[in-house]
Amino acid sequence: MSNKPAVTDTTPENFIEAIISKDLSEGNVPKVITRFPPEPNGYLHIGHAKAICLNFGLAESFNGECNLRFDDTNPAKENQDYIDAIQEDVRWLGFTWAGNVRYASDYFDQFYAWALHLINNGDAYVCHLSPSESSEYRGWATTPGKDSPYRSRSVAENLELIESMRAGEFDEGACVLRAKIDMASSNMNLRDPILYRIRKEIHHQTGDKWCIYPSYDFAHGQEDAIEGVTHSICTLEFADHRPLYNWFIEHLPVPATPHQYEFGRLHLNYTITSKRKLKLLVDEEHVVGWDDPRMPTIAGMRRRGYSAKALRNFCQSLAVAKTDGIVDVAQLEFFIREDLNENAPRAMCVLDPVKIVINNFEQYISESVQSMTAACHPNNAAMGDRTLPFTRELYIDRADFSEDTSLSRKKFKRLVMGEYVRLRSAYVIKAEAVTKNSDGSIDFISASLVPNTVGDNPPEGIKPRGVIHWVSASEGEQAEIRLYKRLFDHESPDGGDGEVTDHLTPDSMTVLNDCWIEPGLAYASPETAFQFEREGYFVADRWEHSSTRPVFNLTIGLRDSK
RNA sequence: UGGGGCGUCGCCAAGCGGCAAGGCACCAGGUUUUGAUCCUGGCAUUCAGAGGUUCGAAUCCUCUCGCCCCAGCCA
Repeated sequence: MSNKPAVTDTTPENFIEAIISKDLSEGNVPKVITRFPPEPNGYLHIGHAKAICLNFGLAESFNGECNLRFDDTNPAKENQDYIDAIQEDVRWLGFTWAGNVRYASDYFDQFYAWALHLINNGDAYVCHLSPSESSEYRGWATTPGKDSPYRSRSVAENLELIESMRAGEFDEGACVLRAKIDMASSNMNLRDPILYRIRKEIHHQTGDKWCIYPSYDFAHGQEDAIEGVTHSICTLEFADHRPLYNWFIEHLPVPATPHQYEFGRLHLNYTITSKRKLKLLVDEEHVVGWDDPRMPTIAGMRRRGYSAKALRNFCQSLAVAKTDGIVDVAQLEFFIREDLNENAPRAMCVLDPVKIVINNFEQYISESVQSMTAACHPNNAAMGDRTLPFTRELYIDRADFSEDTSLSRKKFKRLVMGEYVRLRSAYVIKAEAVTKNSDGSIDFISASLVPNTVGDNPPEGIKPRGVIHWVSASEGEQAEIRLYKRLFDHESPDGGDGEVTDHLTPDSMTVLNDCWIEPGLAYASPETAFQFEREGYFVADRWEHSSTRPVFNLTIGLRDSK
């Protein structure tokens, strides 16, 4: 019965929720209808995730509906692949739009009829000023514009001209349809804005039906009105367009009166959220496609191993306000780790293997393999156990062994020559000797196990320095691991001088081919997340992982307080 | 210097005249067969600045300073 959002947390109502609550309680709107209106000219990114969560979330909280509508008014930049990808991203994030997918292009006939309506009322005219002339006539912020010489054309002439435009009788750029508002307005958007321009393009939805296309301003508010959208939420840069949005609603016989509200878009440091620049990275092959795990696209983050839940939690943590701040990417990473820590089963993987041979193996273990039992999650028994084969030859990470006996126990909690370390979920071992290759590198380490230390503390006097992970050399499997660093090494790659490509991290991706994973992991389904203990969270690659060629992507490392 | 928007801890942010929430980050301890998790504690006498109104101001008024957006036939 209550109009209050069904939020369970104590997050205070944001200004948009306050407006909606008021509209509902005062009976201004019977039901809340919002919309997420992407242009299909690129993939959705983290900034869109915020908008999606906001619009769909508001609809959910207030028992309303949210439409997915493609704002496809510029066929030159749009295509079907983007439409498909966007729908998949929205669904994956966990949202369901009301009814069918909508398109601005569904309403092109109506828009044209409304253009004629404006012409008939003397509120619009066909203008033959060239783009550069048009720019001159528009004036500058502190200087008013001048009326176009075509501003006084008769209704009849305008009617004839717009029909010629529609019929394809003019070249692109030859003329446009403009609203007759005020060339001296202090709001540049009101200086006779363009309603229709000529674009001889095949439209992905309407084919060759049209060669004139409505501008954003002439389309958006009317789309909202047609769909009965009550609260049209967009980002701050559109605030200057609101008077124009309202002008159309007032001057046209639209079926409803939607209202536009603006909030501050998301900015993340070390990240770019510009579709144009993201497209550049793809086109110039700085990354491998829109869903490259380094991309801040929803598809990229998905492939990186971020869960939809984590992304939603992050978006919910963001303020819906009019301030334009830059969120620390650490805040995003917190929610990624929080989710993975709780839900990712633990496993072991050796990224940089060095062999270790247990010399006294036969002395204590009769079979060639001893099955160890390890919990899938240290704090959640419900996740069950897994079996780890312990064999005479194992791999540990090169970085987990040192011959330097002077290393302090506090600084190096790993295996040191002549000392003890715990093999996770298995024995305590002691490093006895190293055998080296001709180049000085370690060929293998000889070690001995301390009996009766599985699940038990070693005898008095034996103090393992720490716990390290391992994989059976004979039973484990080889895997490819892709390590990632942030794509940009600059806090604001998009700000200041230079190109975003100047700030690309040189080695943002490292492919490791000789990694060893515990058996079973190869059979994980693509997109399954794990915590490789002591290393970080990894995900089986959505496209390239298979049991015959396991491929895991680093999602994010563990917090490291070393 | 036209118009629009905004300035509260390193970052995000609540607060709307009654005496500065919360999250991230960071620091210090504790637990731990992951240098993870978890737990405990610390972290703005001050709200861009200056005046003013008031018993009382981050909240009201005035002025000043700073940042963002607008001159696409992009959205």
